[in-house]
Amino acid sequence: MVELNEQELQRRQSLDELKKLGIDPYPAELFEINTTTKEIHDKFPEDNNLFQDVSIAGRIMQRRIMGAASFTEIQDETGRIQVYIKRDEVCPGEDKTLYNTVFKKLMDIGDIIGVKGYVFITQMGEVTIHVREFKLLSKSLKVLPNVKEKEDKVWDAFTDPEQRYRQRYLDLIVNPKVKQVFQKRASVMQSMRDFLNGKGYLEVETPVLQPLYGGAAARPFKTYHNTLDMTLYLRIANELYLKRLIVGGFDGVFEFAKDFRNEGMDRFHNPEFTQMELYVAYKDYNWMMDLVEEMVEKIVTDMHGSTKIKSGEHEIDFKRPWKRISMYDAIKEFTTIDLSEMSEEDIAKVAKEVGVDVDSSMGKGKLIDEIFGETVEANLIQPTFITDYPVEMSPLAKKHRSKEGLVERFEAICNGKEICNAFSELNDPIDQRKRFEEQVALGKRGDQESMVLDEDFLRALEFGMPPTAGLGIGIDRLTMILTNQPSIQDVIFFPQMRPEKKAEVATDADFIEFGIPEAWVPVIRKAGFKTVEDLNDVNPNKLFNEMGGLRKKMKLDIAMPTIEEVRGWFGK
RNA sequence: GAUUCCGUAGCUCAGCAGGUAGAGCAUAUGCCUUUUAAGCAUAGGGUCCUGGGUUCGAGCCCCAGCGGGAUCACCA
Repeated sequence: MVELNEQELQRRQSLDELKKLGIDPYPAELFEINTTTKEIHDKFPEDNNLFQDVSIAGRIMQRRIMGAASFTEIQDETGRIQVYIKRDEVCPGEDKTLYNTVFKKLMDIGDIIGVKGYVFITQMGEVTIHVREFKLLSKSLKVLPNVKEKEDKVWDAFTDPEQRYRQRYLDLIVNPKVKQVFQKRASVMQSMRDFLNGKGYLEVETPVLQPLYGGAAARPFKTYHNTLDMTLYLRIANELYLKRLIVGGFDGVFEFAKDFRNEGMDRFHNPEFTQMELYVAYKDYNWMMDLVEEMVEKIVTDMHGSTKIKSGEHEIDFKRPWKRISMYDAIKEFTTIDLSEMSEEDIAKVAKEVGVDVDSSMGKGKLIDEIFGETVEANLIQPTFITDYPVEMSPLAKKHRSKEGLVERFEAICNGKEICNAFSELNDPIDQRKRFEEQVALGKRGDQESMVLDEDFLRALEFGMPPTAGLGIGIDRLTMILTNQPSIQDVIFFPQMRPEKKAEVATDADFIEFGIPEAWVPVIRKAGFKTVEDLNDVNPNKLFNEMGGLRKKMKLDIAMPTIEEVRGWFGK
């Protein structure tokens, strides 16, 4: 039970009055819709004979009432349109209640209504629906943030990130551009799915709850299954399951997977995020680079009609082919240092020089990765493939066909961030076991993100997995770039946040139990008493005085209890 | 986790030497037959995030906490 503010109380009163007039503020039956605001705006100016019998619904976002005529703006999924309501038209007879009372007094910004009428253009030149009849479809009891906007100017924008993310519904109502971001996100996934289906790959689903977590270097969330009496982990990746399916004989499988990583949060990291992983048999990482280019280029073109997009102050062009450069060459290009022949010791020295915090848990691969992150990654704005990673940091990738100490792996970097990660998958079960064992050793050295050994996965490989190319592509990050959003929270509907703190509040019944007459409960709340304990701490005389003051202030028409009665409440 | 900034009306934000808490929009009431963020007039609306402290007196100063943003660290 939360205290209501003045405007919320007014709306509840309106609700009661509507019911008294026989109007159901939440009617059950459907309201037929035969067009959208967007369709009207698109087509009406071309052909004024259209839309002479529309039925449309939406949320009231703006009202301008002038005597016997009113202008209202309603908003549906596609946009807004002005609606003109004239008293004598919606109330043709003597009884003007529907207009004077129901529409003017009892309806508010935020209510959802359905209207029927015809489209015309006002003297001011605005496409408007002339209403023949209207119907309340849902009464709104809370006040919307009132954002005013005209063309590009916005007044009183609703921008507080906390409120926007916690109450995303509000954000979507008042910030139409937010809706577009999520529509684009859906189109990215749609476009990617179409592309993969077009190639004949099978969309599959694999477990989110896993007894062993694997396929990536990250700390997991841990949970527990009662019946099995065992620990389960929320997946950090689905890689090992998809490869089992390749062993099983599917030649191309993919999954849009929610993954969960128990790591820090910032504008690039949410504890749960979406990744598309793809595995294709009889291919290698060179082939996969071609596929990624082709796929992303298609997605961008589907979305923007061009391969170029704006991201922050940069323009990024996804047109094929993208630059391909090996990790060592990239580091050499940006630092002039050649790490390819250096020992772990020397590399650690270089790492310190470029500003990496080196500690004993870091192996050679990790050091190189850190140097790369420090010196190269942020400088890669145009899509670039970085290839051929050190074997130590890629325990699931196949050894390079010709370069000692490296694996056949690539990442695509764009706008200074990794957008995908792929390799020629390791299918040698003996080598895979050795790599896992090295990971276990790293874990003992203190690396909390090292991988664990998955015996069943090894058993699968021992039956034989075809040479396979694998890919993981981050949907959230890709969406951020393609929609030009600076934070991952802007491309996830409900980003993870701390729970909203709820003040301890006693119920009405608790107060009545205490002895407060029901009519006085709102007064007690108004006086700032949240719990019965708060009341116990107060001097009865002071409470009595406050009640009198508030009774006057709140203009309440209820009898004042005597001071003895008030004291009596505390006698128990 | 570290550093730093922020938290005032339904919304956006002011506020000062530490002295009765302000504006715009929204809301209510009255008037007005077509307005383009705002028709005119009047009115109501506040636990100034929470809890302590300093003070005659705290929205403001001090301490602690809660929530959020930004940057950094880890990770995608």
